[in-house]
Amino acid sequence: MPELPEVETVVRGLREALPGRCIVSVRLGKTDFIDDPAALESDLPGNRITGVRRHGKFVVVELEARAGAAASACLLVHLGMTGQLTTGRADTPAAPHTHVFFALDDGQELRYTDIRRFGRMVLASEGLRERVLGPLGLDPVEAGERDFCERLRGRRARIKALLLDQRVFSGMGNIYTDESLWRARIHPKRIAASLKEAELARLYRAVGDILREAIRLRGSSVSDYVDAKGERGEYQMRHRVYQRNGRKCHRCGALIRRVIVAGRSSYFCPRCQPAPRGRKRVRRQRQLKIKKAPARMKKPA
DNA sequence: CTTACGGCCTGGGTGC
DNA sequence: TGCACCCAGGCCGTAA
Repeated sequence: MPELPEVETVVRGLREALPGRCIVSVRLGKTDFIDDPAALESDLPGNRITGVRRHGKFVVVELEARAGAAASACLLVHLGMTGQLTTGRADTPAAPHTHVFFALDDGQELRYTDIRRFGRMVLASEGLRERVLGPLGLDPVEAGERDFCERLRGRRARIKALLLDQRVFSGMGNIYTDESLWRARIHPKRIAASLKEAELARLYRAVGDILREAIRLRGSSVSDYVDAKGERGEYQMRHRVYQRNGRKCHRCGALIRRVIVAGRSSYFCPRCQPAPRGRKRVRRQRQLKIKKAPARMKKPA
């Protein structure tokens, strides 16, 4: 499951192979994850790659501005759950589920492999690029503490939902939100607005430290993830809660539990990350006594 | 507007 | 051996 550290690792690998290369030809297999497959085939050959960047969980392959073009285009790739971008010699056999082949001018080939095809690929003009990447939130690795906390303060949603929301922060997925919340000792169901300043600060530190450490270890390979050279990451060895249901908490020894939060499996330590106060009972009592809540002030338009 | 939730896409793994 | 089912992440529509 490529999240920020995995995508960052892929990008760093691609950066060693792609800049300066020219795309010679494009060959496509299944194309239902590509916005406009015909455009890839017709417009990409002849383009030179100038750089590779990460934006949230997107890989951005920068293309040289062509003569006469107002602005340079780029290839946006989202790896979804099982997407892989790898480079290697063009004459090596392709892995199963490889659906895009970009032949390069040095005999190498950039390939996109995706078992589930939950990924996305789009050749984007300046405007389209802005439409896709523009809504993405703060990069949690680059964010300062002030900006990070500002994004959460006062929000009434569960903290886990906000960490996963790519418009709030871009790059976090299920693994790193759970790991970060465990390290910060915050239950995934906590309402963001209920977090004390010390908890927000702890969360900021936890997120940054964990993502940086995961990048250092080249990401987590829990299922299919491999980097641009086809190698697995090592951060899965450091997971403290993710998919450790029923095993002992590294900090206190209590058994890790799994609950659904924000529609996602969420792993946490019930002792280190105390659940927020339930309100079911209170609400039921109130309903018996007070039939109707007082009408709220309605602001005139 | 904000938030919650269910459905959808696909196919590997699991359990019967 | 086969088969139904679950689940993954992102996105979208709907409802409160």
